[in-house]
Amino acid sequence: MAETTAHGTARRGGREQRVTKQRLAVSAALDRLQDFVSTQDLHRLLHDEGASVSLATTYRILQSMADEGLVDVLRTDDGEAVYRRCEATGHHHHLVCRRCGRAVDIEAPAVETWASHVAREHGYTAIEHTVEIFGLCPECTAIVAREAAEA
Amino acid sequence: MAETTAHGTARRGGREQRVTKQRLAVSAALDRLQDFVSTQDLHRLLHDEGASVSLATTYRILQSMADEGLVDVLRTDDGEAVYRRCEATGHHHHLVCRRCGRAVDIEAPAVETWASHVAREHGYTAIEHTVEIFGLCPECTAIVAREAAEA
DNA sequence: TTCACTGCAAATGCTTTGCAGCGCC
DNA sequence: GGCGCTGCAAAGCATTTGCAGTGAA
Repeated sequence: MAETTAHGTARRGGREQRVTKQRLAVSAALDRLQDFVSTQDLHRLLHDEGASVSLATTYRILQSMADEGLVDVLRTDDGEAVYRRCEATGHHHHLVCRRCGRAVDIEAPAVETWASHVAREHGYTAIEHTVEIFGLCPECTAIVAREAAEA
Repeated sequence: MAETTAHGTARRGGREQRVTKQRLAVSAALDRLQDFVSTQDLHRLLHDEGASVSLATTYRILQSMADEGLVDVLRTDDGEAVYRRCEATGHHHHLVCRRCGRAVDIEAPAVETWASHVAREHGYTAIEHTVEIFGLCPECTAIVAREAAEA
C-alpha cells in the first residue's frame, strides 16, 4: 500500500509529500522519544517546547506517517491510538510499559507461524494478528514499588 | 477483582447485582450471538427486536459484565469496544472474522509462556498480553470472493 | 504560480454521567 | 420501602473535516 524511499521521505500513490516544519517537528519528537505517545500527548509536548503545530495537524501527520509505515500504531486499553517510531522496519511486536509507554521491539517467528497455522486450520483467510505484551518497565516497577511502600 | 457465583449471577465487592429484564435481554442476545458486537450494534439489535433497553443502559450492562468477567472485550482497529460471551472461561485468545465478527476461542499455552519469558528477560513486571488473530471466516471469504468476481 | 499543508473551529461518533422515576429484592 | 437500575438528555473526549490562508517546490 505505502512505499518508503531510502531516505525516509515517503510518497503515497505518486502524490507528493511536502517537507514542512510541522512534519519535521513531529518526526524529530518521535525520534527523540523511545515511547509510545498519544496524539494529544505529542501535541502537548511539541507545544510546550515552543514548536508551532496545531492539534489537527498533529493528528494528520501522525496518521499519514502510520499509513506510510513510518511509525507503529497501537491502541491503549481505552481505545486511544498511540504512535512510536521503531528500529525494526518489518512486521514485529512490542513489549510496552503501561505506565510510561517505553517499548522494546520483539520478533517472534514462532508466533507468526503459529498464528497462520491456527487460522488456516479454522478456514480463515486474509490473516493478520496482533501480539502485544504489556507490563511495567524496570524503572516504573521500582517507582510503583516505592509508592506502595510509602502508602 | 470480580467474583462470579455458580449460576452466572455475579456480585462485585459485596454489592448486589439485580436481575432486570434489560440485563436478561442483553445476556440472552449475547448467548444467541457467537460474534463480537459493539455496544451500538447490540443496542440496535435489541431495539429492532422490540426489547426496551436504552443505549446508555446497554453500555452500563456490557461494561459491568466485562468487569465481572462474564464477557470478553476486544478493541476494533478504530478503537471501538466489542463484546462477546465465550465458552472458554479462563484466559484465552480469539480468531476473529473482521467482517462479521464471528470468533473462535483459541488456547495457546506456548504463547503464554513465551510472553512471560520475553517480558521477564527485559525486566518487565506485572505482565499482561493480548494476542488476537483477525481474518475472514470461511463464509465471509466466499462472499468476498463472489463480490470480487462480480466486479 | 500551484496545490499540498496548516490552523481554527465546528462537527462527528463513541462513551459517560447527572438526575428523577421505576421496580427488584 | 430501600436502593440499585433505567431512561433521557446533556456532557466529555478523542478524532475528523470544511474552509480560507500560507508556504514548499
